[in-house]
Amino acid sequence: MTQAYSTLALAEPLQRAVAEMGYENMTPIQAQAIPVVLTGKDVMGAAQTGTGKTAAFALPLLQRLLKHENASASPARHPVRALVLLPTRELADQVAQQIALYAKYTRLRSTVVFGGMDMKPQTLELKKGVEVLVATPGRLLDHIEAKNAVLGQVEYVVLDEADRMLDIGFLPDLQRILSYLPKQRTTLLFSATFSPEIKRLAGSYLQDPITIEVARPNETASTVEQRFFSVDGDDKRRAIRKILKERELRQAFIFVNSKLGCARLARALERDGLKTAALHGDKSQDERLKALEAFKAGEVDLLVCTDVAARGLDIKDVPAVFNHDVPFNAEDYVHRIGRTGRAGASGLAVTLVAGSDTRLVTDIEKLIKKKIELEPIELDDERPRGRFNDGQRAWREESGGDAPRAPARSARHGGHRAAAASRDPFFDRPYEPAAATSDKASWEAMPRPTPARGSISANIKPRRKVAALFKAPAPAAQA
DNA sequence: AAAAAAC
Repeated sequence: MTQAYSTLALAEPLQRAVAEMGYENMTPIQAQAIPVVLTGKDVMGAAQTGTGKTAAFALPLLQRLLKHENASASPARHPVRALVLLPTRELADQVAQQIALYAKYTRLRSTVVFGGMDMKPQTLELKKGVEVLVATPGRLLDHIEAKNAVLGQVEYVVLDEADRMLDIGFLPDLQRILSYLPKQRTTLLFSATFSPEIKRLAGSYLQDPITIEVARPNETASTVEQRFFSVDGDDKRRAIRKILKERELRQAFIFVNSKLGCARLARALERDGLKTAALHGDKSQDERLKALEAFKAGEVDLLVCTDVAARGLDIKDVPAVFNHDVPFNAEDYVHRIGRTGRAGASGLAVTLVAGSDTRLVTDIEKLIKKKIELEPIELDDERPRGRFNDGQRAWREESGGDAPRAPARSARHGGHRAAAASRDPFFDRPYEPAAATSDKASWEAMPRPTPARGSISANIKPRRKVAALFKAPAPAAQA
């Protein structure tokens, strides 16, 4: 049943690269798609997240470029022969790196262009000539218009995350790009999700295509445990903290629906003492790449992100994904939770459902064709930090300055950042009023309390009573 | 109800 790469008729340089990367057996999508792509036919491919779609199109693509090397009698020495389009910059970067590794022992050149970065180095690479160009749509159009990229010799175009590339937000750019390509070409579409409408639309871009479906489209990976909890407002953050602790999760993606919500949640979790980075489209590209690298390197535990990170990102061993907000599109749910449970690993996906989200949950249920059980969640008691912080913010907005600082933590605890930075469970700290921070640097420099011996729940008051306390304005708000 | 992708 399982088929080894070595049984494929791939050129020696490709075989060598694959072997060096430690690949032995193909995944189902690879075993099915590679022979078909090798024929040069158009393909629409659907397979669950985390099952190796990039290799499924990239390896046979490179093979064809190698084998039909002299097919196009071109004046340029290295015309762009294959174009790979993706919906986010990080994904373009990732796929380009992967393709470069596969092509390492061949003479084929590849590069990537995306926005948020200087045009010049990209232009230089393009002028040198590349056979394989990986890109996001906006920046590619810039390069086309500047005549840096000439696409008249393209033989293959790949739309990765094809349903996203064909949706209304991307379609105009995509159509313009396609108008620069020869009509006679191979088109490859890959995604984990295809709605019936997008499938129909996709059909109009393909000629006599072969459809490859490994399992049902929109199916979630069986390696991901999916849980849905009923929880509202600030309790969501407490729920996240509780589950992180309970399940001893080392790291997690936390998805939110808006950029502002992303920045706010990241800040709040940071104040809770969790090592957090935020990733969304309003950040500079430098910050975006740094956030992702810090997460990959394990320097941050939580990556709070918008749907910019929902698709395709392949980070090894992410143990959990939280949906702090239920996504607006059910397809995005499938992609978000696909950041965990990859390559056969197990993963946990927790979705926090507010009262008004029931319709969105029904949409997800219909799409993934699985019954969803909405569970209650018992929250450990803890002083409502979120409310306190709201008070801080209110104070800042009113006065145009920062709220007064809480007394130095080191004075009360003798703690130090070094202690907090050791990998003791950061969840077991007693409640501390969050100090207002004027900037990142002073926050970083602030001494941290040592982890407490007892648990948060040692000091329990019934939740309702605590809530009642806050019917009166929070103390900090009156400063 | 949003995000993403160009400056």
